[in-house]
Amino acid sequence: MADAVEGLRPMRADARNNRDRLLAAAREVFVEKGATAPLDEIARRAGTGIATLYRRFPDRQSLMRAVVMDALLQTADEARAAAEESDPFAGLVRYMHRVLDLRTAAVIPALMDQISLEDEQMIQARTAGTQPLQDMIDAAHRAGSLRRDVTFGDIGLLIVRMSRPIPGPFPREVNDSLGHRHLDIVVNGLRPDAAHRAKIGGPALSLGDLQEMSHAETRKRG
Amino acid sequence: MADAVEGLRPMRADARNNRDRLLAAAREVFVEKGATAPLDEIARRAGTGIATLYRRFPDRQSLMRAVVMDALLQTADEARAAAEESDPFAGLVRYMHRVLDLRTAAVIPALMDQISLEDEQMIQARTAGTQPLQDMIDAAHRAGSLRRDVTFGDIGLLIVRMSRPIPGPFPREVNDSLGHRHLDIVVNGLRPDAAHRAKIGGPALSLGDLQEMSHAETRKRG
DNA sequence: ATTATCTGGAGAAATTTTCTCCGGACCTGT
DNA sequence: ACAGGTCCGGAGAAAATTTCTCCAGATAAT
Repeated sequence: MADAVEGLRPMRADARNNRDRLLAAAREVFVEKGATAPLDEIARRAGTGIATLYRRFPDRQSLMRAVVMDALLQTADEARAAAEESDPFAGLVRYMHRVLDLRTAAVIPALMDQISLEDEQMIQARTAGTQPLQDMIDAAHRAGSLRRDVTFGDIGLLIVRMSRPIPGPFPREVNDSLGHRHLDIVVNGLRPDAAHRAKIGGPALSLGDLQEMSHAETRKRG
Repeated sequence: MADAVEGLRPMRADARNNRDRLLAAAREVFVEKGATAPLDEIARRAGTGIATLYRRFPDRQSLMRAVVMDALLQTADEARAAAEESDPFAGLVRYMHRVLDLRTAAVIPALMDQISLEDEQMIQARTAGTQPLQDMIDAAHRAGSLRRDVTFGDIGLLIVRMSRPIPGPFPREVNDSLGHRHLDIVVNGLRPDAAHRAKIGGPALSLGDLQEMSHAETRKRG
């Protein structure tokens, strides 16, 4: 959760712990319900009282800002690490799967038009992530392992699409597993040729599986 | 909007027109804001008063049901039409792009766990769409034009992923265009080999474009 | 052990959303 | 063109949801 403490003196251990839980819960809830999700659900999921949330983040704005900053920093870490790989396409793929797990690519767009990304701190956090990613893309283009007509925006937004949970009857673990599986398919489509065709991971879903799930959901409610 | 009139005697022209506008607006709003979107926004976007909405659809449930039924029927029409094509993979691609335009694949999952899909009428509407799609997939598998490990669930859920608008600073037309572009990439990934590689359509987005857009959005609010 | 710091939940206040009522407008028949 | 029934829109009361504060008690650090 990075160590972005705001105060000057070190926080007490329990306070720090609660802050981290709140940020993690907020990321999940914002991803699932959008930027207007009720704050008390975030507190509940973090296992704290609502007052603890308000104490740490005086208003919604400040919570959203912290969530985005946290997400940007984690994403930047992954980008830097992935850029170390010798094969740039492999680095790209690793980056995409990791970011999918972090859900940073789902939460950032969800909050993006609610907060300003223009101050110094934000710009720096953004650049820290975008630069290594752009470098990997350029390198993959040069190496001929990435389709020339695939751009930075495509990579970024495809991760967003794979990251957002599909609403409906899917349990969270199924949703996650499908995200990676579909990312595998996308990755395949990013290749300029068939030479590197990879296996698509995770369990596949048949028509029957889908129907069974939606039926189970109906029964649960009924 | 199909001609699913519920009453026994034919509706008056203005009433019928308003009903159609409401259904179309509801589809858009539910896609953008989810199943709990305020109903008066739907009325506003349809250009009718809120009372007209309540008159036609006594409660949220009944509106959601009508939206889903409408979407299922339109989807089934597309599936049947696409299944006519001689090349099953081409049919699949056409189907996916058309469904993307209709936004049916975005609205159905959004409402899916709010309404029952189990009554006779719903089951029939569902089957009408799933059967031709399953047939196309099977035919493409036999023809060797679709990866063997890609299933019904993959196709359906990938359309859902491409259909949902990306939240953030993207104008609607950009969002739509990117949906088709990314679907092109996905389609490429569905191929078993490079023989049929297609061009990826629509304008690409660079890192600079993305930054400019989010900046413009910030300014608009600021 | 002491003390400064942190916690949780109850509940008042504010905001948002739902849903009804009815005067008046608008189609459709003749 | 007119009569008759059908349909419309918006105001606003009622209900539901969400925000945000207060403070007695619990907890961590020295």
